[in-house]
Amino acid sequence: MSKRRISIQDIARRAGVAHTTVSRALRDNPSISPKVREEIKQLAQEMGYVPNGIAQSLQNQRTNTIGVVVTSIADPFFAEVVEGIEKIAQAAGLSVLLSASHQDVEREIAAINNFHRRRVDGIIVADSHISKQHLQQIAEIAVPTVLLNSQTEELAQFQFVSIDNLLGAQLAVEHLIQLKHTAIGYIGVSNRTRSNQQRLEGYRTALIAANLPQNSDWVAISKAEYTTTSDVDTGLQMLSGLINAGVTSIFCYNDMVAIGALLACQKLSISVPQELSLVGFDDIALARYVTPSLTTVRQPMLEMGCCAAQMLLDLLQEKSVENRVLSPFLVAGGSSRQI
Amino acid sequence: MSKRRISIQDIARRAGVAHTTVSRALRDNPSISPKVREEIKQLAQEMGYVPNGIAQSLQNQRTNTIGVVVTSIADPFFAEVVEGIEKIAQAAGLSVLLSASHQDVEREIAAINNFHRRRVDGIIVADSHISKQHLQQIAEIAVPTVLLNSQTEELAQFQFVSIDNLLGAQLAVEHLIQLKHTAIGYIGVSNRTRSNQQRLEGYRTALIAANLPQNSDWVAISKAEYTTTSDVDTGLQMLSGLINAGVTSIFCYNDMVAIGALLACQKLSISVPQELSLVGFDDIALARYVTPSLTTVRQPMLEMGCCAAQMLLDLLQEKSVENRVLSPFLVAGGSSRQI
DNA sequence: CTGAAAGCGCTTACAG
DNA sequence: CTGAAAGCGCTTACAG
Repeated sequence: MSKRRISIQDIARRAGVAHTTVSRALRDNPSISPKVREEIKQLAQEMGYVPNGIAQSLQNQRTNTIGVVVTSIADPFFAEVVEGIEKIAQAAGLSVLLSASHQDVEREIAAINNFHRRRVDGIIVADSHISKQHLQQIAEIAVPTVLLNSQTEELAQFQFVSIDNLLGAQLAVEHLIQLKHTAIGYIGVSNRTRSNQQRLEGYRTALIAANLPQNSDWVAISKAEYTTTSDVDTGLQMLSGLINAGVTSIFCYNDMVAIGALLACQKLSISVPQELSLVGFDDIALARYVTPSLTTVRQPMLEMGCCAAQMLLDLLQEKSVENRVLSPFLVAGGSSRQI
Repeated sequence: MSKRRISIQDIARRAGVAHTTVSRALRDNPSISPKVREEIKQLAQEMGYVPNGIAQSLQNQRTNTIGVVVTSIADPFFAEVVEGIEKIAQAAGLSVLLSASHQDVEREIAAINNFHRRRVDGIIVADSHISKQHLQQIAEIAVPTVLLNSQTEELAQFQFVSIDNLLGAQLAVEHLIQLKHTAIGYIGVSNRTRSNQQRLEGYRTALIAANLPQNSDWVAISKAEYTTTSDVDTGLQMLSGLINAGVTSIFCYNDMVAIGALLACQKLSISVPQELSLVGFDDIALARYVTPSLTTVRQPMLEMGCCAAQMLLDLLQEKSVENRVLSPFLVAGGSSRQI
């Protein structure tokens, strides 16, 4: 906080009143006479008074702050989510403390505990990897919490907003089926257990519903650790295996994986969509700018952030809150075509 | 802060000591006997005590928090910058309050004032648009502040880290000159006054140094307002004008503009780099994934964030701090080739 | 080695 | 309409 700042005490001395009167005047308490009130406000202005929010927080038992944990800030998905959260929070007069977990449970917990110490009013955790044992620990902090696309089974104690991964995967695969593809592959990532599992399940469900064959060689799940480029690498590395197994189209866990696959195709001179159709997931900005643009399943990232923030606001006002499972939809791009 | 949490008072009562003893024990004050200290720590643990950071902040006159203002969180450039800032801050035990200004001076100022109220220990402002009159006002808050790629002339009172735009532009244009281009255009954006001006100047300097012609029809500066897609739109819209004016290559204000230009080329069936060479600026992840990949001038975004955060840390420890002007460098991609 | 006191800067019943 | 008191939860000289 650097050098000493002026306080209501300082103003009180100059005005010849009690500091408590200053406090009331500044907060427009009607019991203070208009004359005194104006004088004090004037004085406060002149003296460059800025209320100490920390002292107010201590007294009011409210910090007007929410804590947000994401896997990575630079990840385009989370960047958009945070943008949405901040927008709603700012409009409601709340500030956002932001922390990155880098998919490390320990760091995720550390961030949450840090928020707890700082007495944030609420917490949003995106892509949470907290395991059951830890959940116990976290539950004790009793701060309103909203999970966004949680990677763990939501225990009843937390609110959540998430995307319908099963539906999304089905939309993707059904799209390929409509385009007459019968040899459809899936490239996934194991480090996002739950959503990967759900998308894989949606993939299988769609194939079964269409009476199409499944082949274990058509499914590749990367075991790579999460980094900024790991998903692209996954696409790059897994592509040839599926091609060799004879697929004519691939549903990818997300757009970054799809872009990796696309890059691999360029290297191998496989033309997309002529020789191979590709479908991604997320609809990050990138998806529109690669060539060909990606067919993908859109998650409304900004809206999901807004929604999580709004749920948290409602929780803070003790309104009743309903969990939300948002429906994704298909965005047709240039990376898929009829066989 | 929701329900009442346990305090050192609660622990003190249970332990039969003064709360001040609890405070000391918990902070490993050597004057407390080992026995008592352990008992208290044990008790605190059992009771699930979590120190109230707000109260500590008030007492210590230090919040261990820094405030960060960026134009937009979802912008890939700032997302990386914030990632770097958060990384350094987290390692130093500081938390990050994040706010988006959307290039609105009023919101930028509001964010800074909000940080002031909250008594952050330091502030980082990226892409600041504060005008001189406002600077006055901001200067009064007397919080250690670091500007990152400021769009206003730095007054001596603030520390800063920035990129050498002049050099970057020269590198870009010299690259095109080396490739035998003689009709070289520039597409810029007016809403980032200073960096646009500097890049334009670097462009001109390079042309003059090489004795190449300049043509006012070869330079297009968009007046669009800043949005998530405005830079891409700029590239999209400005391209044809320059093509008609006969350029064989274009240096773009940044990668998003270059990608817009690239998309326009695709629409107009102009092949890049065969018929037109394109050079961007920034080297955002996107640049590597479009086709062809972009030749661009790399700003080390992550490092710039880290650097700004480190400078702020040094300021907080009252170390002497030197402003930094980082040098960008050319990254050759597939979007440029010899004429 | 431990406690009582003062104080960080505010807010809000409670008196007058 | 205004002030003195108490308190939010902590820390740290100052006594003992």
